[in-house]
Amino acid sequence: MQQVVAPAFKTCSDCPIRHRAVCAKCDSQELELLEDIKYYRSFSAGQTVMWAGDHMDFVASVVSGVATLTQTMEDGRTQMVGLLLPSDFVGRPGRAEAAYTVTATSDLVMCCFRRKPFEQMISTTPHIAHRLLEMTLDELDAAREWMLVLGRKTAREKIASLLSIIARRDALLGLAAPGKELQVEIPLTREAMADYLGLTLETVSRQISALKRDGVIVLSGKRLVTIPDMDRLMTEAGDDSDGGYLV
Amino acid sequence: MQQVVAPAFKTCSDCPIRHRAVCAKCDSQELELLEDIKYYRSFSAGQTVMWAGDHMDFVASVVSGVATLTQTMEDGRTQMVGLLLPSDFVGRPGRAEAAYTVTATSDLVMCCFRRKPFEQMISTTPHIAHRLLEMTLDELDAAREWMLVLGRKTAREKIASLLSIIARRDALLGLAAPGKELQVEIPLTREAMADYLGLTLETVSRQISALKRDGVIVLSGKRLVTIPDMDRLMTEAGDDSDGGYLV
DNA sequence: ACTGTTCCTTGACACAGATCAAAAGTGGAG
DNA sequence: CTCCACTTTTGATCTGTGTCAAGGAACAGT
Repeated sequence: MQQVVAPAFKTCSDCPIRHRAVCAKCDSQELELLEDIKYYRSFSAGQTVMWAGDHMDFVASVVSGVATLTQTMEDGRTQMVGLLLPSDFVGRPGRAEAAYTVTATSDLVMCCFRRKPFEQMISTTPHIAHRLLEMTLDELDAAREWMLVLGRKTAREKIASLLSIIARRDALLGLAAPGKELQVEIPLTREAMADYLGLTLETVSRQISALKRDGVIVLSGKRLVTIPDMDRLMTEAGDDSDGGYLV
Repeated sequence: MQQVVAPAFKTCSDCPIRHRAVCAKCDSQELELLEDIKYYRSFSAGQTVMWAGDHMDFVASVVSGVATLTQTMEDGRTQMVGLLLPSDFVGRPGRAEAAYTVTATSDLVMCCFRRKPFEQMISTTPHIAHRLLEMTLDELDAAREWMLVLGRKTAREKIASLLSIIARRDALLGLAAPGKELQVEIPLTREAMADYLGLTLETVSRQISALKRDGVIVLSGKRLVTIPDMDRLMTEAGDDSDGGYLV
């Protein structure tokens, strides 16, 4: 691999393996190293990208759309273990077998990197290895935060937590400005929300209705949620707010 | 840092940052690189190693004993998000603030590495960076497996899942032989088990009694559990057994 | 041996959320 | 526009687990 390109990463040291289409800080040069091993794949809403146990010869990052990572028990109970939004990474270097089922919940474009050359690139390009470690640590933190939600929060708190996570994420991507009302689109059906939260879809629906009735959120259609008071939502989620939700 | 020692890692390429005291494959030479930045700390059962939010100037690996990673809500609800057994690693390179509270649940010895030099070593020693990435990915898989337990399993399945995870772990460390009866020590109080499983300690106690009554487990004292039939336990846990529990 | 402390077990009851069932929206295809 | 499939909402009832309460077992210190 041509290790020559390494300096180019300095222009965007914190996101070398994220696809430039989704990173405002990236210029068009920095992913040249990846150009020759990448290709795009599109999926339509509802399509399964890969099944748990499938042989997987690529890793990928989400360019646009939303996908979910789910685990399923033999009797059909399913738990979502991750939500893939634009710029998120999926796949495990060094392992050929997919651990989770990945499903597109909206029209989805992924940027795939052939696994073998990607692995090789990691070992020859410390910047990328380091960034990958950071992203994995972030995912681990997110997974552990979600363990608290799943294990200890009430249905209402779970819904509020999900909304606040999506809202925070939107804020991060610059889709929302601090100070003004937040409006977020929930990119999930009620059933998918239930699978994320460890609830049934009926309970999800009831709690959303309750939050609406209590003025915590305003619904425009089924998927579009306006949040008049983010601090209020954070309180409902059981988090100590601190206004730190724009981090 | 003296990068000269790198070849030494080849004798134990899969566990460079684990402490040699807990890795049968390691000889006494391979951790020389770490010698000058490490020190040991001991804790007694019940002692808190660090609080969430504390400034943390080291990362560490468990030499002996058991520790837990917990998250707590303002009203006192707590969720265990990780169990640290010998050879496990804790701490986040690149972040000074502890994300979780770490508590010793038995007498505990940790091998600490000062964070700054450790971080520097990561960037100059690809072997270690790579191994750290692998360990983090393993932890992420474990966290996600636990999300399924927390979100979708019944109390009885949760208990069985916890026992089978501890049993598998013991088997990995060579404390148990396949074919013969497994005997495992649960290194947790009923309350700690409850915090791990998202239950109350009363429910934990009841379900353990039920598993005992049904012959799935045999208790010797409060903490020592004999598992006459591992496949049976796996079925109770809701896992597809496959006999793959020795992996 | 006594006493206090901590951990564990068991019982009675309450309630959050699951389950079962039905109806009302919603949106795409023809 | 109408039809049909799918998603969502809402209601009635059931149940698994939480809550509250009491007592037992193990153990350390005096």
